[in-house]
Amino acid sequence: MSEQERNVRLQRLEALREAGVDPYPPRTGAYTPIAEVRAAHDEKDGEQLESENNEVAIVGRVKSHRSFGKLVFFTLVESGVALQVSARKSEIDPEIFRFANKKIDIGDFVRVEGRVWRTQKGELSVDLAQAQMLSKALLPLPEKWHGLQDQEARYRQRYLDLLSNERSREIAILRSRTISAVRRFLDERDFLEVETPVLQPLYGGAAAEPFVTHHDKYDQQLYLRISDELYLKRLVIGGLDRVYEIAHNFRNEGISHKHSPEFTMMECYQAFADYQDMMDLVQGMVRAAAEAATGSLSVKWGDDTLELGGEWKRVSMQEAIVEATGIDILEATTVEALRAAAKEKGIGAGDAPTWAVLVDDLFSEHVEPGLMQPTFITHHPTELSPLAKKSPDDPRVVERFELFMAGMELANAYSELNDPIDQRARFDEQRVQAEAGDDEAHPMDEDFLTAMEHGMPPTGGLGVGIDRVVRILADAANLREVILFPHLRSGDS
RNA sequence: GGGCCGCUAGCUCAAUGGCAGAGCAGUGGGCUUUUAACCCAUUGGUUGAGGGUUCGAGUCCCUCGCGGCCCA
Repeated sequence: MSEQERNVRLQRLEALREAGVDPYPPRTGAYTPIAEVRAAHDEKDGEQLESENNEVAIVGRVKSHRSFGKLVFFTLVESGVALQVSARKSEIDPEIFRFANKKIDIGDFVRVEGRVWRTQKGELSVDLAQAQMLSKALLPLPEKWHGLQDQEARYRQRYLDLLSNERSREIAILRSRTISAVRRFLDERDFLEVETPVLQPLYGGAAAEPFVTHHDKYDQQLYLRISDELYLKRLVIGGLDRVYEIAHNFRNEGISHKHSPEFTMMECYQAFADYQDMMDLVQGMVRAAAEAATGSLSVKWGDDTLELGGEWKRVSMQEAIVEATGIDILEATTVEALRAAAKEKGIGAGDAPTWAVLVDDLFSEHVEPGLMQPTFITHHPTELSPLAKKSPDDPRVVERFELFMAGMELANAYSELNDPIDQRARFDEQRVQAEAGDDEAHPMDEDFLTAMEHGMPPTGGLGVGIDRVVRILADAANLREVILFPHLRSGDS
């Protein structure tokens, strides 16, 4: 790395110190946000500004710098809004002009006082009378035309990406607005936001492999949560009838355009509700998020447009798989029978160890990619859903839905299983599946069963993949684009 | 995990196997209306790492690292 420019800047830093100026002062001093300055004066012409003689103080980061010898222009950016500063040698103290002309580098933070005016070219500007360094930058920012293009650098040094690529800044803001909207939506419906353990003695609530860690003082093996489901249900059992958490979960698996090992999931639970109520809830929630983030219920997704208005389609998993493949998963109810049925249709069945995994594979491969517009897939096989209540019409399937959009699963919801006898039986079945080779089978959780035996109300539960919702609302090609600091391999070499 | 592509100055990018370059940024000089300012001059390189082939490798071969795209 070139030390040249850094050394120049270090020399300027030292020069400031020698002149008795702190290059990193503790206080900024009074200032008016640039957005307010612009709002107040953008519409005024030069004559009006001249007559009003408005004195302002602004702060910001130096984005560009142009010197004409006796006249200097530079641009300050603060909170994403830019304003030009001019400095005229004939008008101000020579030392102050020298500071503006020679001491300021691109990337520095400065405070400027002066009059608001318009230049000959009509650019609203602050004509500098006083200036102070607020923070000296030692390293240069990316090039001004093309910004930071290198994908890897954009992820590893996201601060540079945010500074030089407007789109990255927009996505960060869009993500924040999305999460605020979700929180507001639930708060308005009397859900209580809670926090539950990230470090769990036993993982559960989803089908996934966990990260394993260790607490030294207690000599205890712990897992980073794959879900907060079982803790939120304990809270419902404890009388907190409506709870939610916007949680970071961790799954020890590969990375793709739709998977990240660390991701954000909103889970909420509502006593005395069921999966149908959760459909209404998630529909409203995603719409609220879309309105807040994009201002519209028609969301651009690549060459498609996702229509979030109207009633979203509802199809059972059985129907969806029949439609896509001709295979009836409720006719072929063993892994052997299902594999044979697939073979008959000329469809590869892979090496799925169990019927449940094979159903999941068939769905993921043949149905999911085609689910572009918002669609609820309902009534999953019971074996795939150990925490969901069985359907009263057919105990082979459960009261569950997953919401799909843009070929991705966005949400998952159940009428939560609250029968502790059945729950124990389901965990036992999971053990059988684990022994059959399913690495993602749900572990037995005695502590959770004890909680349920004390009495759990009928409950609707919902989980929403926040990163994926943001990705859709941002029309982003990759999940990493909507995660500020995505997981990468270590970069030292 | 597999296939393909990429990694060259702080940034964006060039360079038939034959002297490693440009623009921006930086430095010095000029310039009182620019906003991708302009003009003159100029600094800056372990070409991702390590081997190999060759008179000669950024370029060809091998191994590895990191990233991207596609597939599983």
